[in-house]
Amino acid sequence: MLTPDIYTQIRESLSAHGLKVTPQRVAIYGDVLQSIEHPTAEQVFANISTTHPGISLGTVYKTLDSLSEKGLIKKVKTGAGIQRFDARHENHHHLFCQKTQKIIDYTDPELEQLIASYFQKKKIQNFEVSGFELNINGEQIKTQPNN
Amino acid sequence: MLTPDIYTQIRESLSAHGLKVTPQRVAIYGDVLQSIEHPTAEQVFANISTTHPGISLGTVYKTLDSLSEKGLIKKVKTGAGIQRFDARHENHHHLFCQKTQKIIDYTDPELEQLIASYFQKKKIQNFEVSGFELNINGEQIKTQPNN
DNA sequence: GTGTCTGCAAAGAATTTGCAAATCA
DNA sequence: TGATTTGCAAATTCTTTGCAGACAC
Repeated sequence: MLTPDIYTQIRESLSAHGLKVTPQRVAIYGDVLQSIEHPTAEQVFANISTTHPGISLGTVYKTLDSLSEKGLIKKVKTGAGIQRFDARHENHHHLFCQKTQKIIDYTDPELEQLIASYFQKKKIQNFEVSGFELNINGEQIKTQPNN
Repeated sequence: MLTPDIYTQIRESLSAHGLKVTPQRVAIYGDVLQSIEHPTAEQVFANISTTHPGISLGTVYKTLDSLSEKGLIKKVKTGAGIQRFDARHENHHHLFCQKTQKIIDYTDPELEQLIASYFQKKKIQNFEVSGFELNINGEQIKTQPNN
C-alpha cells in the first residue's frame, strides 16, 4: 500500500509534466508504481477497478501511453506481443524467468558501473548510446524451505 | 542471397529438430536467417511471398512459433507490441535506435566476457542465470559525408 | 470558460485456432 | 499409410480511435 504522501508526489509529478491530475491517472500511475509485477494494461485495469469501478480500459491504455510519453513510466522490452510497464526511474535490469514468465527487477550498482565504463571507453560506430538495460534470462529457483 | 549450401543446412537443421522439411519452412527460416532487419511475421510473409506466392500468413506465424520453440530462432525483446525475430545463434546484443526504431545487432567478445565473468562471481539469489542480452538504447548518427 | 480527459463502443492490428485437404517421411 | 503441416477463414486478443459529455484548471 502506498502512503498518502506518495499520492501527493504523483499529483505533483503529473502536473509538472503537463498532465492534468485526474483520479484515473493518479490511480493508474500509483498502481504501476507500486506493482512489482510489471503489469500489462489489463492487469492495471483489473487492479484499480476495485477502487475505481467506473474506469474504462481505453482510459488505462491512453494513460499508460501518456505516462510513457512523458517518461514517467517505461515500456518493458519483452519477447511476447503484450506490452508491460515499469515505473522505476533508477537504472535497473530485468530477470526473465522462463518457467513462470515473471519479470523481476534486478539492481546492482557494480553491474551498472561495469557496463557504463565499458561504453565510456568503447565507442560504437555511428551510434550514440543513451542508456542500456540488461535482460537476464534464467529460472527462479526455490530455496529449500526449512520444514 | 543465401548459397544453396545454406539451404542444405536449413533442411538438416529442421530435420534434426524433429520438424518436417517443407518448402514453406525452408523459405521462412531462410528469410529470417538472411535478414538483418529482425523482421516481423508480416515482413517475412511479404519477403517470401514473391518466391512462394501461395503461402499463408497463418503458416508464417505457426512456423515462426515452431522455430522459436525449437530454439532455431529467437523472439527479440522489444518494447512494442509486435513480435520480431532473430536467427543468430551466437550471443549478441541489440542497438535500439529511438529515432528510426531500427534494431541493429551488436557483438563484442569483450563485452560478452565482461558480463559473463560478472555473473560467474556474482550469484543472484534464487535465480539461475542461463543467458543475457543487453539492450542498448540511443540514436544512429550519420558520419559526416565527404562533400 | 476552455481545453483536456474520460467512457463507451466501434474499428483496427496482431496473432491464434480449427479443420479439411495436401504433403512429408 | 499415418502423422504433420498447410491454407483458409473465422475467432480471439490486444490496442487504438472518434466523439460527446464530464472535468480540471
